[in-house]
Amino acid sequence: MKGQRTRASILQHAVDLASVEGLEGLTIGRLAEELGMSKSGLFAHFGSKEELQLAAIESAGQRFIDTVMRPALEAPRGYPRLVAICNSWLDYVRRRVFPGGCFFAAASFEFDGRPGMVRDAVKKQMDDWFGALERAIRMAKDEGHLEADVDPAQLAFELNALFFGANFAYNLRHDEEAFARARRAIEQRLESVRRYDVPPAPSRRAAARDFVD
Amino acid sequence: MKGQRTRASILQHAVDLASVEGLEGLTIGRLAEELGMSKSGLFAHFGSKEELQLAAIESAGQRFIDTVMRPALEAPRGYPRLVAICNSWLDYVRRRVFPGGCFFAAASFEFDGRPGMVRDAVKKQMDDWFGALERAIRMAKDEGHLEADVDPAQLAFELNALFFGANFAYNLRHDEEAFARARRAIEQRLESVRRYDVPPAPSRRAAARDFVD
DNA sequence: ACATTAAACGAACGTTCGTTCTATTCTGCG
DNA sequence: CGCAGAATAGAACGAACGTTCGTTTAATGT
Repeated sequence: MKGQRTRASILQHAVDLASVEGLEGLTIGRLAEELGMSKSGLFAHFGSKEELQLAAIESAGQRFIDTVMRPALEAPRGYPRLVAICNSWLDYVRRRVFPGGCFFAAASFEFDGRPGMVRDAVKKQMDDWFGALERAIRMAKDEGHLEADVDPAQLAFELNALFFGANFAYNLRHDEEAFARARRAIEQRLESVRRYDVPPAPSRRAAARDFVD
Repeated sequence: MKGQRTRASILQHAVDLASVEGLEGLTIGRLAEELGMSKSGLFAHFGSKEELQLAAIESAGQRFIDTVMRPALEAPRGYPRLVAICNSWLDYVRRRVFPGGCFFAAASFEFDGRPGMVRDAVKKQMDDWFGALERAIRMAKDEGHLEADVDPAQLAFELNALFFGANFAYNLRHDEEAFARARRAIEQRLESVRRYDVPPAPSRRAAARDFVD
């Protein structure tokens, strides 16, 4: 019972720390010190560093779903939801949901060249993320909000690239315009494949209004 | 004299190793072992790990210039050169100029959340890279190859995002279509701001022909 | 309240980290 | 050839790493 609670609070800190120092730079000693507990006591919750890393990835994934995807999924399916996901993603970096920037962008570039279970777990999270993104795009097509010849995988690739690009420009280069640039690019890209002659549906808004701050 | 040579060969290995393990995961003991020399002998060339990291960044920057920028700068200035840079960049990842993918993408995401000289050095490399990219875009504008209202910083942001996105998709997700996707997106983006009524210049080619494999 | 189980501790393990010495070997120049 | 100086090796340092152990504290169920 109590173990569950401490484990959860350990993971919260672990995820925050890893987003700054990296999953490999995440160290048991430092984590224990910051939490005011012993190395061995903390260690017992996981059994190995790798298990801690895997649990941290899982926890970060949950936080991402809660703070980025869940709110965006409340927007009506189709074009509005797709735009909501984009805005939600950019906001998630600006709001510093992870103090070191996007946890998964960092983890991806840290483990993209090494084998192992950690790398596999990171890859799975990204596959899931792309799956969700492509699903939102496909829905927008099905709703008749996007041109029929749109390739969901292609568009998801481009949107994700712009997200990561914004994360990079904001965190490393301290480019305050990073989000404005990303939003501009995303809006232009989405508008280029948007259908306005929605077959049976009524509701429609001015394009730029979707991209609120 | 001899020191210069060994130092250079150390840095070659260091850069390769760091592109896989990260600049922090780059360890003096392992590097020395792989090179068949003693830790202390290797260490003496740099004086500290941070100096080794800084030298590795410098060396990686030189390799990038030699293998990516220099060849592309032989294309005629303007639109062709801009396209050449894009193709050269994508090729640089596919050819595995750095065995762990783009050295600077990895370093950027590793150090984007920490202070220090290493982070500053990475940032400087990226600033230089963006400077070169924006310069190529501005030249294309000056040559009358791009619309006059093109914002070089905005376009550079988008191109870089697509580059990093391709690097990510290829190395982590093993997406064989990553380069095709990036090229498609880049071509579409560049075509959208391309001018065909070049004022005084004669030479012109079919758009898609620039994007050769 | 007490017995049982879970949770956290503190000390120590062997290893590797970056770093500092001193001693030895090699190299290039007069 | 010989000698100065550079280059490398080797041993050792304290600190931190992940991990294991036996013990003590705290929570739980009855």
